[in-house]
Amino acid sequence: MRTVHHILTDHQLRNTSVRKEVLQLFLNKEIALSQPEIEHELDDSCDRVTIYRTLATFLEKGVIHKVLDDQGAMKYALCADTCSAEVHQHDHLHFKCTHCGTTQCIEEAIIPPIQLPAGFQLAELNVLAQGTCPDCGGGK
Amino acid sequence: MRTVHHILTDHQLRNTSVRKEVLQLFLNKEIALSQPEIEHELDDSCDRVTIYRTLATFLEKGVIHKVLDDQGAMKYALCADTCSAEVHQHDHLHFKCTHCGTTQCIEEAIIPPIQLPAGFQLAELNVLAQGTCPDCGGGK
DNA sequence: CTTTTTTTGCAACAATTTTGAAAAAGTCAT
DNA sequence: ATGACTTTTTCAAAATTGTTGCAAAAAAAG
Ligand SMILES: [Zn+2]
Ligand SMILES: [Zn+2]
Ligand SMILES: [Zn+2]
Ligand SMILES: [Zn+2]
Repeated sequence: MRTVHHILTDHQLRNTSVRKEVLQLFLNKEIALSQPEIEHELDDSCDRVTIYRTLATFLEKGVIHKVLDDQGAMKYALCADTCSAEVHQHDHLHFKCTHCGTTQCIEEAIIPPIQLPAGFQLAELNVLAQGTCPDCGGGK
Repeated sequence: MRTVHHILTDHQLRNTSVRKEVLQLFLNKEIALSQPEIEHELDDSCDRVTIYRTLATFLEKGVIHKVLDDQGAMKYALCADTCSAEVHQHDHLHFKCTHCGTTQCIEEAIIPPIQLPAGFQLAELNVLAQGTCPDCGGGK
């Protein structure tokens, strides 16, 4: 089982209370979170600036990855344990429920290779799928 | 040929100078633009707030569509002439060049159907491809 | 426990986006 | 063309969001 302490030390990060809180939040929620959401969830127990810096550090060290959002507010989600500062590989898609508003990583969905016109060199692909999730009646 | 006047009246919009300027910009550039870019291109000839509201109106009426960006700054691009306030169909992908920073709609690329896990109902798909464009040596 | 290094919180700042309301401009029927 | 009517633009102000420098606090190392 992945404990916050374990994850932090694995990524050469100090075990501070803010980092443990933020990381625990990602582990509990299992969804993508934006900075304002994190700030709200932690009930203003720590400074806004600290959250910005924590997210920046986590991004850099491969603890979390960016999740695009259609409302412009960048979200973040936990990386797989294979991610590090050097290797940051993500080939999964993100699903945002238009009903409940939550976004989650879908590791199961396979993104087929996309054929680009001549001259375009593909380096990275970001897919945001939107619709209704199982909890919101997608399966009714 | 699509003139700005034509496009505006087709979407039940008044032909005002700001709307014509912004629309002409999209027609000329043929790339996705963010609000700050538009403001800069128009050389502060009109108020910042007006651009925000113009973009909101264009979005609503199906003149432009959102283009996701990895830096969080939302961009916008012209819709096909088939888009309206009611129907807003987009199945193309967006390509952002990591070298020159421009983003463009790639109508030619076909996005294969993606298989989602049970319970997920797909309504819309947003694909942001990143790499180098032909102009920046993608074809060297 | 002491030293060293890193992180946090605060304050101030800058930039971005939103809102309200009056002035200006566009539309339409004389 | 003119005036009534509606929509759009502008300006001022607020709210939100993101950044930077630095001193205090906390974590790791010895
Ligand atoms: Zn990662
Ligand atoms: Zn993800
Ligand atoms: Zn459209
Ligand atoms: Zn597009």
